[in-house]
Amino acid sequence: MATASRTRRPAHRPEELITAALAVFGERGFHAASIEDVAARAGVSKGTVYLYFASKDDLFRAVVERRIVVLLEEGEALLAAHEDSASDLLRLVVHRMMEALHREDMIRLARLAHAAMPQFPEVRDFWWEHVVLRNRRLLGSIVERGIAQGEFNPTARLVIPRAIPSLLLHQGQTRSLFQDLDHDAPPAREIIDLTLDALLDGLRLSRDYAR
Amino acid sequence: MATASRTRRPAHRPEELITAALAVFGERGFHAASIEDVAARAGVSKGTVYLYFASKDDLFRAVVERRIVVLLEEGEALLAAHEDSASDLLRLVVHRMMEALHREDMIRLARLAHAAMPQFPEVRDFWWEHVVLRNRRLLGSIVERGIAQGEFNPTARLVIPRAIPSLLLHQGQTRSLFQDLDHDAPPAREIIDLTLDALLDGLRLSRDYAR
DNA sequence: TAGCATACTGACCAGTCAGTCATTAGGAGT
DNA sequence: ACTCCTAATGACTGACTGGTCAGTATGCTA
Repeated sequence: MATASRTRRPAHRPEELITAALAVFGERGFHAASIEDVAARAGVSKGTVYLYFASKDDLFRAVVERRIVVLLEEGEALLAAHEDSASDLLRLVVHRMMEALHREDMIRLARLAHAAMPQFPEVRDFWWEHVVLRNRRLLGSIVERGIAQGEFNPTARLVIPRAIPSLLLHQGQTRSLFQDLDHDAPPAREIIDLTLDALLDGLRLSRDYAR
Repeated sequence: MATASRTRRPAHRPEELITAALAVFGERGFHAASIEDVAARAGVSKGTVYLYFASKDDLFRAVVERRIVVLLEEGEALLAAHEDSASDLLRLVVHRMMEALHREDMIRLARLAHAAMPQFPEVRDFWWEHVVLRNRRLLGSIVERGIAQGEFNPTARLVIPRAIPSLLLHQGQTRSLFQDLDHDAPPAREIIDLTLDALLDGLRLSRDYAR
């Protein structure tokens, strides 16, 4: 009875293990998931996991870092490429974020990370720096452009960078958790668009004086 | 060596255990927290916990139910009592919700529940019915009143009941997780107020025609 | 094709914890 | 003071899992 082919592919293992870990942690939660589950999912034995990651914690940290960084780099590229009105750019960036957050594994990762942060200071620090702050900076840049062009009033500086991520992340969570119960839910895109329209309308420069 | 007074108080135990469990689960997370920790915190032995709750899961369910229901009953009372403009009532309710969500144990419970829902269908069903839906209904009633009085345009029906809870819950999470890193964060109240102002402004009936 | 570095394996260890149950003790009633 | 019901205890069990390591297989190199 030959073992189902014991291949050697050291270059691919870390990525395979991270993919498997994201799936297993996402399904079972960090604590409930066992390293053996992750190994099995990656088609590898338990010991192999410890060849590439120092501990279960270390593996988790790697999952968060490898899967989040990509998202943000993508978003920042848009800022540089776009020249139009800040409102349009904002809508574009929000849509991109929404799409990213609608991948079930991403929204689960966010959920996992939130739950884990109180227990894992390094994950928390990473999330703060590379998710929260980086996001705020991205949105902040767009707002500054909008203010300079006379599109937004100055309160947008406070509102946009904090409200938008909350809306997107929490809407994503609600959707992922209750999809099957929320029968007459309108498309996520519609909710986000209408909310963003209302917000932008309320933050227009003219509104400041109209009141 | 006498045991530190082995008192008998069957009437108070469940409540004491729920309080202890909320604290311990909140600090360590559901899986990492042991029943023995909870028992110790309540000044009781492990076996006693099983006198009142069938299992660890059951205890967790009880914590969620007992601590959340109270919040919502409080909120609904406001709706009945208030007669003024829908905008003012909305502001009032939002402030109350914000205060409730700023109690560290409440925001932790929300975090715990979110993390646990994929693994605990009963918690998920409870949360859907008694948190999400009930909240939407409450906010929905206010919106209807506002539309009837000519304060909001009809898109408010879609926007308010979904956007407000997301804003409040996620802002609360961010605050609780990153408080010590977010040095120049403005007061939570200011963020919420400005966002709500912008939203309501963008949802005013007149805006519908002004565009 | 023989030799060798090393990717990979899986049995094993040590620790943890949910849940049980035989025993102990508080205190109400008499 | 005695009885009795039952709240409370905590040692114990059985199952599980993170992490280790001695040994095995693979495939590159000469």
